[in-house]
Amino acid sequence: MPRVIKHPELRREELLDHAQALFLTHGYDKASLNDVIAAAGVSKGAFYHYFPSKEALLEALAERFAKHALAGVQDILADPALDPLGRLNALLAKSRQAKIETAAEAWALFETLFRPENLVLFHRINLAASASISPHLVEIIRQGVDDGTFRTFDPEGVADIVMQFGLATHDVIAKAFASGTDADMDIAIEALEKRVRLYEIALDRILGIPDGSIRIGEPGYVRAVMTARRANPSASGAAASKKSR
Amino acid sequence: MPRVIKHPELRREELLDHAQALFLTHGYDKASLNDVIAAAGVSKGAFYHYFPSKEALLEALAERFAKHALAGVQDILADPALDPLGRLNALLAKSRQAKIETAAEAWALFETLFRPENLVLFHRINLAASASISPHLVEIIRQGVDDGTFRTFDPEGVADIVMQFGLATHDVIAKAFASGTDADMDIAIEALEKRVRLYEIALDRILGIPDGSIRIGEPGYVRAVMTARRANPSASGAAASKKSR
DNA sequence: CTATTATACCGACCATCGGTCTATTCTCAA
DNA sequence: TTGAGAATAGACCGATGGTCGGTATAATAG
Repeated sequence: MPRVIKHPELRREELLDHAQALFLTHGYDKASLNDVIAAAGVSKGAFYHYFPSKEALLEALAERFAKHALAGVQDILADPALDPLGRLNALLAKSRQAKIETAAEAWALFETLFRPENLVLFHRINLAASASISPHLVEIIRQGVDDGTFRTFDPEGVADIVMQFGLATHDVIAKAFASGTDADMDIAIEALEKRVRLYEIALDRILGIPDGSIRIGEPGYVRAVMTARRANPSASGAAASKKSR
Repeated sequence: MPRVIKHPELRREELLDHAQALFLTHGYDKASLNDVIAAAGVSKGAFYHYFPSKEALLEALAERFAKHALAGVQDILADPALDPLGRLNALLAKSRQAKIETAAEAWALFETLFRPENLVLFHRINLAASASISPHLVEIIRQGVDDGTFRTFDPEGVADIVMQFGLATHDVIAKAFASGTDADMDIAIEALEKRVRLYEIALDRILGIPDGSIRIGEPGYVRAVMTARRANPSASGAAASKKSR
């Protein structure tokens, strides 16, 4: 193979891009390192120059997702015009939106992320996102408890429950996505929408505030995001060669 | 090796036993098939006579856990003396107890199940248990909604949240278990106990019933189970040979 | 008590995996 | 111009999950 030298950061991002595409389409376990380097058009030596292991690749991928998920959160935290409830709502909306949209950079990715074999990857992403967002969430809840807006004895616990909701939806969507037909898509969307409503109310009640106080996203939000993505599948990245496995 | 022929069901159970011990001590990924068959004193051919793949072994293991978790639930469902709340409490207590005690058949198993590398195994078990218990949970909640005891528009969603709680505890415990010292153990137990209290109240509020109505286990229950196990480590199963890896 | 078939089991073998290592080529500062 | 180090290639390695042809035992029939 001819030797091509690129800017290190570019190459690293390229590797991450191809890894993301392959992990999402085949799952972390089934997508082999050889597949990744083949897709990226790079030798093994080059790969191990950038990453110490395949596991590290997964980690880096999760971090990249998390970093994206955290973007913009600072503004919300600093906004003096927001009370605890407003701040919580804004953070939740931001977090959920960032997670969905990051994961759904292309429709194909979004669809495959919810396949059962991607549970590990999804969990990693969720964990990484939680790690970066959770402390802020705890702080906001604590503020709300202090000024009497919220009513709970365990802010960390509530934050965990909130972050957990993302994971809970995985099975719901995975099930409905199973066949991939339009009808099943509709079912999936409805189920997810309903589930979001329940999470909002659950959170309201856990925090001891009136039903409807928490708004993760407007009704129809899930459908809007998902159908928009579907209409515009955009670039899916690597043209992974078909294999029989 | 001399050929030993055993009753098929016995051999299958034996394989599951050794797989359970090894998966829990080394994690699903790190415990190789060769380790399992070596521990069971069986050839590769024999193993593949009983299971189509290593993955199937994990599946079968999860099912066995789930089956155990479901034991006794029938009595609760049939008991005419219980109202929806009582039934829900009984089922929750049963479910959680069964899960903890099944997983904790020996202290060592309990401790290792919460190691990060066992997340997949834990998730499988949780999923399998959910699949068998969840329908009953939904039915009970629905009964409660019908007779006005509970207040929710999405019984399946609530059931999912309930089953999700088990998964949420994994990270909490895993973190505190990290070092393995007595002090960290105490922290883990306290954290878990506090978390259980929160889940109870969260469930109360989600269902629109007074705080304290739901009882997953008495205060001190977690500590009782865990310290009891510790004092009596019992049989850990296969004497897996040390390896450096 | 044989003969036959079905089942339980063995272990050598295989492709592939993640990972290592040495050699080569490129870049760029001195 | 040169030399050090970064970037890349690809042959190679042990281990892994899985396959396959064969063998021993159990079950059944005659």
